[in-house]
Amino acid sequence: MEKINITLKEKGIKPTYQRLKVLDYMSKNLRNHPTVEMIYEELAKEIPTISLTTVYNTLGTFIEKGLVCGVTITGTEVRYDINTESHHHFLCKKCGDIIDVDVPCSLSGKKGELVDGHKIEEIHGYFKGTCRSCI
Amino acid sequence: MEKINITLKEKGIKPTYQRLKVLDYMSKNLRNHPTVEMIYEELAKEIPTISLTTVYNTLGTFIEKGLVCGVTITGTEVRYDINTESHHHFLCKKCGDIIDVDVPCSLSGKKGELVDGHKIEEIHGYFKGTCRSCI
DNA sequence: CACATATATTGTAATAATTACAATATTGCA
DNA sequence: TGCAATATTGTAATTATTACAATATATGTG
Repeated sequence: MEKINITLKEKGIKPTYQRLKVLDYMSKNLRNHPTVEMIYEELAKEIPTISLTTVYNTLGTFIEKGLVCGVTITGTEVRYDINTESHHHFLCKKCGDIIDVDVPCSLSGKKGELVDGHKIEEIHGYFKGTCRSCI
Repeated sequence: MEKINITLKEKGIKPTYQRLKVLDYMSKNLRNHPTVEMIYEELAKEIPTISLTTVYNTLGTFIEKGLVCGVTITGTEVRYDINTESHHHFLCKKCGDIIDVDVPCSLSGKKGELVDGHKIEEIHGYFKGTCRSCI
């Protein structure tokens, strides 16, 4: 938990209790790609007064400071990912899980470069289908 | 317009006036990746009685039958694409435009195959950044 | 330590995209 | 033409997210 405190300070984010808890949750649920709702529900067990707005605000701050990133591939909600390295995802149409996949891909590693004259800041790749557990 | 009629029949979709018009719009706006709202606004000029629900229903049917596909990369709304061939996109953070990009990419051409044991049905890749016109 | 100021949290209300649903209209076939 | 199936429309409900104002907390200065 002290590690998380330090991470926040390093990024210039005031380490409040709520922020610590959100980042702690993200760190412990590396492969979850949770929604705001999932984080809120879980934290509310420990912090009954926490508000949904705070979770939104916190994640907004984290994204700004590059601590997490938003994954917008379901079409209905934003999922959050503490792994900010450019990597690819698999979205299961049956269970809704988002899973990291490790594919060598020429899309990777081009930040700052151009495609067709457009300046690249982020690179995203994902598959949709049926995940291993749902087949 | 007759061509569009035939396309609908081939796909087993009853070619109603509204559906013809939606598909016609999509065909004439190949590079737009429009929202439901954009399609609705435009068609409402010619068909004042058309309803937003019809546009949603129509696009839903088109997606089911493989006539168009949904592009869910902005995080706020679904954009529609009449190009159903697997290809990649560029989302401009300034103007919001979605532009097709032609990148050779190992993500392509793997439908039916597996990644990490997950069965692939769709492959998507996109960049975010500043488009050519906004630089 | 106390106070002032800035910043964060909370709760509620507003907005935006989408879906549900029931009434009406249209289509295609016997 | 008439009937059954399907499509369209309008409205209301739902879901995710944002706006905003009041309250609470944290930080820096004397």
